[in-house]
Amino acid sequence: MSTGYPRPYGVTLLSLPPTPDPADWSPGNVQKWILWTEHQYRLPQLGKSFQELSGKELCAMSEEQFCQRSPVCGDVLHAHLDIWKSGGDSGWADSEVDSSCAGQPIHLWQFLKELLLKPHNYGRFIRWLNKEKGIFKIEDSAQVARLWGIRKNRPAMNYDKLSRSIRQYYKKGIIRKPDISQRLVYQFVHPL
DNA sequence: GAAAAGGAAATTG
DNA sequence: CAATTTCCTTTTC
Repeated sequence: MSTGYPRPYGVTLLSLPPTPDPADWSPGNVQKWILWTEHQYRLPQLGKSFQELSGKELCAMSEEQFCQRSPVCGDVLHAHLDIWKSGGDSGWADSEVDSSCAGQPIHLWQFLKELLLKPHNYGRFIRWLNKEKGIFKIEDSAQVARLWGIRKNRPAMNYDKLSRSIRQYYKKGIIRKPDISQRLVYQFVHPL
């Protein structure tokens, strides 16, 4: 029994936008979302930098455009908005987020799968080598680590630490190194 | 020189 | 308490 619609992982309660799809947000809804995100992740005050923008316009903005309006945390806001987008290249059929795991911090393996799901946005950072076998390659380790740090609110995240977390999955049987070990290439033990 | 591999301790929800 | 995060040493690309 939650708020009625699925929310991104790691999201707790407070003043949430009225609809789950940011494309439906009015300029007022956008402001609400910004205030809420500011609070959740202790971001510096955004002020009116995103005034008068509809959700549709917001969704059309690139990370660069976000940073133009907010040099300090535009990248963080942009990454968080992407969590709310359900559409995109091949959005998650909102069954992914059930109330049972709502509020729990997202797992690294889930995050990686999210990025892999949106090749249009993240294909330059991480991509499938063999989707059927669950083999993927991290093309830009620094960028993936940066996005992971944003998601977990860990500004000091880097690939050294992210990769250590991936290695913790070895004994758990979640991710492994492919048969022919290659740098920056990993494999999900249970694809699909 | 960056990446892989783990041990160990600290942190966080 | 589990899942990282942080830090670090050694080895392999």
